[in-house]
Amino acid sequence: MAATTPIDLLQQNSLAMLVQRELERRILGGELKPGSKLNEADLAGALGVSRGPVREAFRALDQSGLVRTEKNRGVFVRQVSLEEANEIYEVRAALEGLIGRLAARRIRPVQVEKVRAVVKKMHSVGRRGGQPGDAAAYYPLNVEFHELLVEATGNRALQANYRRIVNELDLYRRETISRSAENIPLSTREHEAIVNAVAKADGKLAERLLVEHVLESRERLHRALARPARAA
Amino acid sequence: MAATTPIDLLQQNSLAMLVQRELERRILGGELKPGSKLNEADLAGALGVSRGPVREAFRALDQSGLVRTEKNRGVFVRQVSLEEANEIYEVRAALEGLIGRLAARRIRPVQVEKVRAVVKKMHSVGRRGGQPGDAAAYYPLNVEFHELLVEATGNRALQANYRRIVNELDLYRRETISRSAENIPLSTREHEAIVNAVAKADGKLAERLLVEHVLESRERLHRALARPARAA
DNA sequence: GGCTGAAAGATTGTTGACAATCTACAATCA
DNA sequence: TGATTGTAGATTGTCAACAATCTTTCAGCC
Repeated sequence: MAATTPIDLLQQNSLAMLVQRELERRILGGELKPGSKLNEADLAGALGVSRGPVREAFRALDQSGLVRTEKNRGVFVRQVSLEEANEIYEVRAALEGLIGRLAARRIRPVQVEKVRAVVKKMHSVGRRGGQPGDAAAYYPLNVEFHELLVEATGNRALQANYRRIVNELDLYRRETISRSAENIPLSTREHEAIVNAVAKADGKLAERLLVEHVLESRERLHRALARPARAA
Repeated sequence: MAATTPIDLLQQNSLAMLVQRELERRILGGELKPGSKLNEADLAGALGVSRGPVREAFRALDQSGLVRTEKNRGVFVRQVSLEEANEIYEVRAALEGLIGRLAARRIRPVQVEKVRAVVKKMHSVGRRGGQPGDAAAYYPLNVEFHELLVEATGNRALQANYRRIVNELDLYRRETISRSAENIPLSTREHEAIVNAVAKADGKLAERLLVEHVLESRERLHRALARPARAA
């Protein structure tokens, strides 16, 4: 991403921050599943550090909503219930609306091209037509699509809040993934309409489309989770 | 607030959490000013704990945006620039819009009465008419007004995000308070219109009024800060 | 006089040990 | 047999000491 010299890479990263990022990666990557317990000593040993940095990382992750801490009991990967997910989706919809409005106003041409490239890749995945595993290939593209848009707003407070929200929703998705087997319909057409609205600086339209897109995504996810697990 | 027995009060609070809350109180209360350095050993000594819990509290406060950490240099109370404040205000406006819409839909009569009581108190402060120190009395009422509304939404994710945002804006206000001497015009009439819209379950109106209210508040704050410091 | 650089002091980063608490299991009693 | 109490092991909470880094001071030099 940013051109970080090796010098400040070692200078700006404490062990606690490294541990925090590693745990974040493992949680969002599905390696650590919601509800599972994180043992301080085990983790410290596995990562080759002492318990201090691990505990500091826990505090940060707790604050960012990725883990839940019970005193004298331990910390656990956070479980997001359907009810909570719906509440989070309400907030996300509001933020996405703002993203649409601001991105349409401030996005630069080179950024528009990047978004279009992602949408194009989505097309090639979608064209294969509902094969198993498509959603697995589609999902990172979807994340990148929205990530590019929020970056285009240039609003760092919005970026921070948006990412936290999305991470929490990813937790909900992770928790229920086995039942649904990622059998979620794609929504490439919606993405195309959104990028078009943003590209022509139509903030009102981009806002409306993004809000609808999020609410549609929520419904798609809920329907997928309501379905019985796909027969392998 | 909630009826917490003394038993789980001692059971659920680690020293780190206590330190975190205490620091939060001092920062938001203005006791610790933006930019000031927080010395681990000094704080630990003053609070009667060791450095471990203090460091853990620092990590949580960093994640919640109240302090900024520089490796091997220390942690500092976060300074929010005018530019950042504007970005945060954009997010807050979006959240307040959502708060208006949801509160109008879900608020209960007893909650409406509480909000009206706060507005009434605001009136009695405003009636004194621009005396020095009025803003100091008015400010906590304003906080309570918005707090009651966000609670009325029943959306915990929204509450968490809203509070974080408001805390960050409070940092901006704290940082510039000496120059403005809290000489900020009140906006009781806007509050009254908002509570009326919420009470009659007009979500659309409540949303619009709250968004406008936030943007107005921002302008009022900026104008107050642009004024030269009030002659004592 | 002002700059360079080394040494001393202060502060943060990390670790390992000790204390407090919880969990699991076995022994005891109704 | 079932419930309960007590004990042993495991885990978390807290602390104090050590290592690494930064800041300040001051002597030496141009």
